Amino acid sequence: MARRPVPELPEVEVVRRGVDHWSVGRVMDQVQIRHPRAIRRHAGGGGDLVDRMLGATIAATDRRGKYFWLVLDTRELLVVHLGMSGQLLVQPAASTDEAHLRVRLSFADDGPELRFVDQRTFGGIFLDVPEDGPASTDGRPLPSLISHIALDPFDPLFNPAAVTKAVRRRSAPIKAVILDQSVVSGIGNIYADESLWRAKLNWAIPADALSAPRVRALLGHAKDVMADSLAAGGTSFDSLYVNVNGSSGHFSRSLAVYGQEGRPCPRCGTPIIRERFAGRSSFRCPKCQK
DNA sequence: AGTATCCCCTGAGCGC
DNA sequence: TGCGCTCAGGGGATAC
Repeated sequence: MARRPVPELPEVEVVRRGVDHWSVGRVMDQVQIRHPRAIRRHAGGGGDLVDRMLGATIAATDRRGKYFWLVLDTRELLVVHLGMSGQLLVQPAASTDEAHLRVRLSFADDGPELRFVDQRTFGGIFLDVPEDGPASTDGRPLPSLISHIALDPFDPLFNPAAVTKAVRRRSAPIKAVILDQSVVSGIGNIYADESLWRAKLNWAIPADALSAPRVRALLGHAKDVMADSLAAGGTSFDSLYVNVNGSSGHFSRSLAVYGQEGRPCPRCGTPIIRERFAGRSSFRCPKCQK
């Protein structure tokens, strides 16, 4: 089985759409917690989580960056982060449990379950209340625990000029800044490298050494590269993932630099190099991104 | 307050 | 065959 890349914004959005399609309007009548680590961010613990979810109807879904959530008719929000290896699967109630099933949500209609499956348990779900006050965007409820997460480039309220300013106030390497979810959300290691390649920028350049137009262009590339992935249906799910129409999702990836060490740069043919940065791999073209 | 570092976790891949 | 090491990395916590 091919390794699934870590879910970033496009993959999370694909999951949100699938979950929205399958679960809005349905009433939860069973919640089974199979691994405590999956709900570690729920303040009240497992019993409280179950008590508050039972009988609730899923009214809507929303997303910011790599977090998404189900809006319940109780006004509470069931927040999901897929972490490194998480999936939220839509599965027939009778189907065999996955090896890494962490939480099962069953519905009163006995239709398909939502299953939170996560091999490495970096992901999780928790119930939260909407943040009060002006930080809520456009009247859309925002979970209080993720109020520190910045708008992502697809949010109608995303302001490229303001984010450009915020980026240019930082002295850290540009890659660290666009990975910082409190500056701009949704970008992970893969799309950071792809965006920097499109913008012809070296990841190590201090953010405050870049002109505003360069930063603005980089943010545009980040949105473009994620939009391309979204159009292709996301890139993170292998044949185990059952998506919106019940068919398996398997998406071909066309990445210019990420994971392409030694292969020719699609722009100039120079072999792509891999470097270590903050304990992670970074890929770049040594000629295009000096 | 911004920045750097550590830690959480499991399974694949690889050298010996 | 098996053992131990490295790697994958989001993001919260912590120290400076």
